[in-house]
Amino acid sequence: MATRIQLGNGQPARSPAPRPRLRRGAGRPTGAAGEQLRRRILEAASAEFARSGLGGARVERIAAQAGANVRMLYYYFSSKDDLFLAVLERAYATIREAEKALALDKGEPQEAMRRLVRFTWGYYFSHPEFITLLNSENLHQGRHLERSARVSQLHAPFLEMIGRLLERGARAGVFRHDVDPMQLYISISGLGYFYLSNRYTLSAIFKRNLMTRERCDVRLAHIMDVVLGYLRPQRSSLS
Amino acid sequence: MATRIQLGNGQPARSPAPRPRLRRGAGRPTGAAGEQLRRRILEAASAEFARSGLGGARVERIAAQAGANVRMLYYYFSSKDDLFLAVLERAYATIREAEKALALDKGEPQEAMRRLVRFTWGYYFSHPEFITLLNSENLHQGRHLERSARVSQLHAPFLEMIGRLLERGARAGVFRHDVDPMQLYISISGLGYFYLSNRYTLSAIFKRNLMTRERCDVRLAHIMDVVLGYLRPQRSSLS
Amino acid sequence: MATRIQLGNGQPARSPAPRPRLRRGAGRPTGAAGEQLRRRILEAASAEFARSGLGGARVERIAAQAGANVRMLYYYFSSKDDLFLAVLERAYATIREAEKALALDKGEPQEAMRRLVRFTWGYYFSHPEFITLLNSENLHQGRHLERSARVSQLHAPFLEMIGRLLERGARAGVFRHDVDPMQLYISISGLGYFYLSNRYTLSAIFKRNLMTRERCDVRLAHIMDVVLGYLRPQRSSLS
Amino acid sequence: MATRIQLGNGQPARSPAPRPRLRRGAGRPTGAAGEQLRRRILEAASAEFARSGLGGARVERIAAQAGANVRMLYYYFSSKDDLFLAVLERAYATIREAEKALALDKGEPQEAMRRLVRFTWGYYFSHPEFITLLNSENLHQGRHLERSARVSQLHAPFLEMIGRLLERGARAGVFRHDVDPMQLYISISGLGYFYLSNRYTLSAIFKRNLMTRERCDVRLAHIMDVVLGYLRPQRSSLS
DNA sequence: TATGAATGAGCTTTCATTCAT
DNA sequence: CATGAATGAAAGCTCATTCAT
Repeated sequence: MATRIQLGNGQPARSPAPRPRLRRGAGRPTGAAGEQLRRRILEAASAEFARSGLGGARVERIAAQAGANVRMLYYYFSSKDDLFLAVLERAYATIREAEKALALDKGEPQEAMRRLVRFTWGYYFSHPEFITLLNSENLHQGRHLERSARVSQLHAPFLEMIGRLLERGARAGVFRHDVDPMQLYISISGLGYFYLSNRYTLSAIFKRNLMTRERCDVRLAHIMDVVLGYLRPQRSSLS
Repeated sequence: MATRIQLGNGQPARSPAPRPRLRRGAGRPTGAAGEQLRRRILEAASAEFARSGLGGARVERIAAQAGANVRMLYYYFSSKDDLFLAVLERAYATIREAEKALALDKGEPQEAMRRLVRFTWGYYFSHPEFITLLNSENLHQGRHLERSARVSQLHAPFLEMIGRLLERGARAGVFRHDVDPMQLYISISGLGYFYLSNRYTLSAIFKRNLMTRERCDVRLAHIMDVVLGYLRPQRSSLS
Repeated sequence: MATRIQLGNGQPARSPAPRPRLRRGAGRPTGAAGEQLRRRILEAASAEFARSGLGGARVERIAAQAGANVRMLYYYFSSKDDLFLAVLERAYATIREAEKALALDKGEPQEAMRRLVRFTWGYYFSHPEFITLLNSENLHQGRHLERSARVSQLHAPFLEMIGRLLERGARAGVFRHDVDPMQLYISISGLGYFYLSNRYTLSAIFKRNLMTRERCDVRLAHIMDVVLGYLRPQRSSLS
Repeated sequence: MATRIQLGNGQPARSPAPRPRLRRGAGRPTGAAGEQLRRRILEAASAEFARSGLGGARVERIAAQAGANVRMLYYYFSSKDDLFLAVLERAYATIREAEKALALDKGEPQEAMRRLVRFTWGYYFSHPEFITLLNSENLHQGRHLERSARVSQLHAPFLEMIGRLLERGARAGVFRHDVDPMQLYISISGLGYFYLSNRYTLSAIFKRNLMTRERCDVRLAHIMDVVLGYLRPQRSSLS
């Protein structure tokens, strides 16, 4: 414990011969204590990225929020970008997991569809960080997600589930026959996402606060109307 | 040598966040030559903000792109934030101006509605910078738009125009009666905006490129179906 | 001059869409004041790189030594590597310039050769920073120099000059005929360079300080012997 | 939580530079398994120091390369500097050991000298890491070697061996009489070392790749010419 | 003998903005 | 109207080293 003088002749990684970065294998610690810190960092990052976007997020704030050293952030995740991807993957996994509980294969088709619409709106509503995360990723042209194998695997079964619901409804005569599951899901999402994501600009241009409890209920009702109205079997061709 | 406190941590963030000064109305009267440079800066800024967001945009790149000196940027616009607001205002003015040409008060209601839907999709499609701009402003919680008197004035007549169209259609028996103009407009926008804004994440999770010519046409047709399907007069209550 | 709070929503260059670095055109200021600071930085960098190598050099030390802000270093030279290259180029230009004054085309061939040998040793002796610079560049596998067009242009005339001297001597019967100018120059250099560059390790293993005035003179005399001994016309083949 | 002063600015630098502690002799006695790991670390370090220099080398990379934990590196060698010294010592021991096999005391003097020249060139040629190691140590002003008792012991017998060879040759009338063994050895080394150590800068300034098989052979022949040319008994004084 | 987790200092580079001319 | 020079603060990331087990 004596006073010690260190030379520590550091020299940043730029200069020497090009050598592969020592990637920590995406940082997989085994100890339980480590796992806990890793998760805290992930959660803090999620909040920070949501609040400020990828570029605006500060690694130091993330570390502080997680009660960790900045260095540890790089110990578990190798870079800010990798951390962002981890956050994204977790976010997608969470929502898709929650959707499984909807049991769309059960119950009356119209009622199941209402569950889906309500859930989707509700999820965006109570997870604004998910919206900001996606917007960030899109600003960056999907740069991170395109490296992720995990994420796309989550969605095939999800679309199939919606497809089965649409078929059930069509067979029961309550849904029209020509509906594409992906298009429908994008519509259900978009109807809520846009309202919530653009809450500030919409509130500004329409000069009213769109986020009051009442107006949000109105919005959900409207979305419900749009989706189910659209799904009604057609009497005659429209478009 | 004035005392200066810098936070330099950008982004909306912390609640008592000190707002950047938006010294509006400092619009210097400029000669014709100056006016031209001013516009070049505005255009360069538009592109840069669109590409990189507010935080990611670099004043130096904007100046370089405009063939100007960074100092000039500060001469015409007093700060990066003011410049961003100017860009935003111009973007809103442009789209609302274009919408006037739709003449929604004329022609068959359903056809007029189709024009609106088609235009809205087309505008987002061919002005991706508008989308990025709005996303940025929303990430920053509408901080800039909040100060703008100009923008909200643009939208009252616009909603009225849609309202008149809905009434015409309802009276003609081709539209349902319970439609709120703002909700409808938000829906029309959202159906296209979400698809285009989230093109990268959606393409990644659904493992297909959503931006091919064909898929975009499919999307527009779907939106058309949704909007007009929803507007069909109801036989029975749905929700 | 009031207290001012700035948000300055900075966001480092990493995140956004890949855009070309705004290279300042290798930084060419026109003002005289700027040119002066630029030179001071170059000189400070030369000393620092010499002392510590490329990797060990600290930009902050360079800036401080030059009486400048670190930021200015990046204003004039765009990166540490570019600065290193500038230093290298200047170093080569300086030695080659000095060599021109040797007037090898004049005087007796043996005497001219002695001038060259003496100069080369003397230059390395009194410019140890040149040695360290070259060693650094070689440690980095010539990464910087290979981007330089300027440097190689300096050397063609130099080799020609030596070639002419060798011919003169051969014709006069005092030099052997089979000498390659480049090989000879590398030998003249190496005989001095190695002694001076490796002064510490050689002193350590031979347990004597090789850098005393006397020993340095002895070394120069030895080199002279080796070079001129080698150049003596052959009576019979040797190798 | 001891008070700790870190300079962290590496490199030889400032004169009163606090020397890194070189706690020698802490050589832990280790079992056979441990000895093996120790050697693997030493070899990995040798490669890493050679590739990147002392400052550019990364302990983590060394450990990874050795298939060991960073902590183990500190267990066997107490610091990066100590490790570097160990590598240096091993390198010197290796080359001096190899030289013993030259049997310079046997055979015709000129032929023995040719063996020495050929060996020296060949060793540098096939051990580029030795060159980089020495350059690093010299950049650091021989800081490590200074402490080593082992190394200097290796060289006295080596110089004596060369001295005997020179005497043999002089007595036989094939070598001149005034040759200093150390100077000659430094010359033989320098003629090859400089060419190989500065391969990148020389290739750049002379615009040709000096490391082709053919050019290397040419260089060796040239060195041979220089050394034996110089050693030829003089007819008249030269310098 | 071995390992994962942790640390604090320091590195290069970048940024929005302003001064002096 | 226009420009080059200058600045302080901070950002992301990396380093050698040690603690706890």
